[in-house]
Amino acid sequence: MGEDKLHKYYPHTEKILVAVNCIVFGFEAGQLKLLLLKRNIEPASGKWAIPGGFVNVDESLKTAGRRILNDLTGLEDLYMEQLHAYGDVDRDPGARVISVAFYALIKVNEYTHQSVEEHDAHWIQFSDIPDLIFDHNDMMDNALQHLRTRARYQPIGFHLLPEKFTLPELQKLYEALYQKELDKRNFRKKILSMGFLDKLDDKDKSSRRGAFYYRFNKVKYDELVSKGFNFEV
Amino acid sequence: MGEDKLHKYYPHTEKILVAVNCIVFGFEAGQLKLLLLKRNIEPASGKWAIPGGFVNVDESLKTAGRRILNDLTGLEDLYMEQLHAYGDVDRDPGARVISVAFYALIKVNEYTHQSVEEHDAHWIQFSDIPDLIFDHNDMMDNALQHLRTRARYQPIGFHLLPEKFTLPELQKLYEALYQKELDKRNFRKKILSMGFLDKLDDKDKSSRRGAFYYRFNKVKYDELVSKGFNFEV
DNA sequence: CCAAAAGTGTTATCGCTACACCCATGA
DNA sequence: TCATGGGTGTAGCGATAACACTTTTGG
Repeated sequence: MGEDKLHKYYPHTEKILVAVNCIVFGFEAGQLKLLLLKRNIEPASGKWAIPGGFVNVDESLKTAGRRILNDLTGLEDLYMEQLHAYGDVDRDPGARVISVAFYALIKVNEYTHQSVEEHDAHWIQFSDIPDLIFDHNDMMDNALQHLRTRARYQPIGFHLLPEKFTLPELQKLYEALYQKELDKRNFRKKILSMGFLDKLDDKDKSSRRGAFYYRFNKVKYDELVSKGFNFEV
Repeated sequence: MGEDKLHKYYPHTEKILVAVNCIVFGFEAGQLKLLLLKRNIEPASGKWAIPGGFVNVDESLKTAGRRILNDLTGLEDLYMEQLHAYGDVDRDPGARVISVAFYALIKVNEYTHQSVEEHDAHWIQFSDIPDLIFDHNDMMDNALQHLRTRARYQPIGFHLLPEKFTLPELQKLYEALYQKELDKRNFRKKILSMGFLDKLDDKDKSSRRGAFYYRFNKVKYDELVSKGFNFEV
């Protein structure tokens, strides 16, 4: 993909810096959290920012997003989805930069905690989100909005939980998302009636009685979807 | 926004061509239609394409989208929404180009027909969509999908109809969108019960009996939304 | 007067919501 | 034994879906 081709086909067109930002959600201790970085380049060095970086000419947007997330968390194959392109002329005071935002959901665990801290990144819970640089607060608001909408129609909540999780945990996740308490019986009835959760034999013993573990069964879920099923919480 | 700033803050970063494409929907004679152009530049000159163009460094993505649509249709203040950024490395064989797609809804009438034809653009109905260049068929599929989802929760269908429309027309629009016949009585009951359609005194006399005109009342709609109302067809 | 499209209500079913008590266990 | 959180069923209500006939009027 050289300059020759470029000049041949699209002469006199101006190129622009393209970045990606990744809005990364995690769920831990009943709290929804966002992964933030202290920016270490100018302009706005030292301020809080959503992780991001520039897109190289030889990589796709999604590849760039994965590269950035992998650098930060050490994880591959994250659940990642494109959100929106931010393109106001003056959004970045350093230059004309268009940024494509992705949001990602990760299962927080010890390994990711370590990797994240090595990069001086932090999990911040939603009640404590500081002022962010540029239009990053908008990005975060949009991402949260999107996550809420999405979680209602697709079982993406499972990307935020470990492989094995309990129904009370799953319920707490939805309660954190919607900032609203849900009825235990109705929640269980609905989620179990969908038929894509497998009950396991062992229990999470962090409570007295212990709660049974469940596992998301993607095969069953896909079957249902292909039969015209619509997940809705 | 000069090269100085750029070099100062983000040296050694590669710039990329950024385009926008506009997926324009119209509704005419009971049919959902898409606005397509025969491309007149290389590569792929002469092939069908979704209207688009490059983003200038001194305009936002949305401004670029409006400029392109205005050139084509002569219309300003169209309903326009960003869809997705397409960023595969080889999506455009002419160069590395990232394209941000918007979709737009327009009220087709004589004026727009004239303007569209002057630009050698065409309204193509969905059953007749040809092969498009690059990833433009994907763009179209995504846009249609998005329109369908959106129309179920927001009254955006009204952007496709004239100011005054009849209930049978509105119903035909939804039937075209969902490729499914709807029950007249249930449709009317539901849409009227929402309370944001004003019945007018005159009728559309293109049928024997004639159907009363209605008008979308945005004030009432916004009131309802602010009271936590949720439109759903 | 007839063809064609507009307009109008009722009933059965399903899904959602609200609600209270027993169970298992570690301390 | 008791405090804590896990687990279970039912009844009422509102929304949706199915369904057929009358009205208007131009030709």
